[in-house]
Amino acid sequence: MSNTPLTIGAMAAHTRCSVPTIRYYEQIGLLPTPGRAANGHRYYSRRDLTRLGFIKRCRDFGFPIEQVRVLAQLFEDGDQACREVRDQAQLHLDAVRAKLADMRQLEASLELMVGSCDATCNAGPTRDCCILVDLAAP
Amino acid sequence: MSNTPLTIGAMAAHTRCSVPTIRYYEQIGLLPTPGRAANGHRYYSRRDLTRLGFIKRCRDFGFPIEQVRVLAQLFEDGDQACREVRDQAQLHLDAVRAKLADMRQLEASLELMVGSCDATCNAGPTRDCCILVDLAAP
DNA sequence: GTACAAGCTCAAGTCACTTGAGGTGCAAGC
DNA sequence: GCTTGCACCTCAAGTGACTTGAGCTTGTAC
Repeated sequence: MSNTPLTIGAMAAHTRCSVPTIRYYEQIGLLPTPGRAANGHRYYSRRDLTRLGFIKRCRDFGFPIEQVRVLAQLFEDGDQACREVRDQAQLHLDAVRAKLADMRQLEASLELMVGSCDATCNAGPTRDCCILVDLAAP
Repeated sequence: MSNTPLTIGAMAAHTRCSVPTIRYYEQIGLLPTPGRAANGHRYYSRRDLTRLGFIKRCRDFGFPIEQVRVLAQLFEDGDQACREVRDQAQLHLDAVRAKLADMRQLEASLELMVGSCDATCNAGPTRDCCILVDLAAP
């Protein structure tokens, strides 16, 4: 557990973020401005690594950047109310569920389309294709 | 069933596309360049209306623009093989299913997070919040 | 000495639009 | 005659979350 500063490449390797993504997070203020070596290269602390790892996990869970910003803040200041965290998670869960409902509907419709085409179209011309008829409906 | 040309506003009203969206579709070549009245206003034929309606339905079903382009082509040329249409729909269905699988996973994880927080965190400080612990895990 | 990897900056591209600024044309009401 | 309001116009920039590309420097290995 050394305290040696990390290069941007090492940060990327540890978190499975891409190097441009890390620079992007810095640009939008999600990561603090890092120190620079004499040659201009960024260097990062363990603390930066922890924060980036946290951000990456949040993103993997689909939290949008602005929510990640809030969560990272709550993560670094341990004295806030846990309730805030729960609420952000709940908010995101609601959004995910709403999208899920839409997509289930979509899946059913598409399934029906493909199924009907297989059952009735008999490899005919597009003018008779039931999928196109369906898509052209008012 | 008149043949009077339609204004862009009428097209928008009939299809529930927005006016800027129609101009956008023209710009990317999804809609043909319309005629112009003396005052510079676009005017559209019934055929244009049908095409836009078709495009709108495709978009509502979540087909990406490039697939809509293909489908619209197949729709207007009735002599192509129906199989092409079916394959596009199947392709899209596969994409939807893949995303659905991801989102179901996501829902389960978030559900678990929120549930655990409700059960164990007891409105404590963020430093003890099980959601943050989870999000910080490596 | 030179090839290669890793770093740097800045700009533009992705997707499918939306939003905003600023302007014209035309009919109705005062 | 004037103004209000609407529908239309163009062009540019903004959205989210990056990715990609061009063109540069620096450091290390052979």
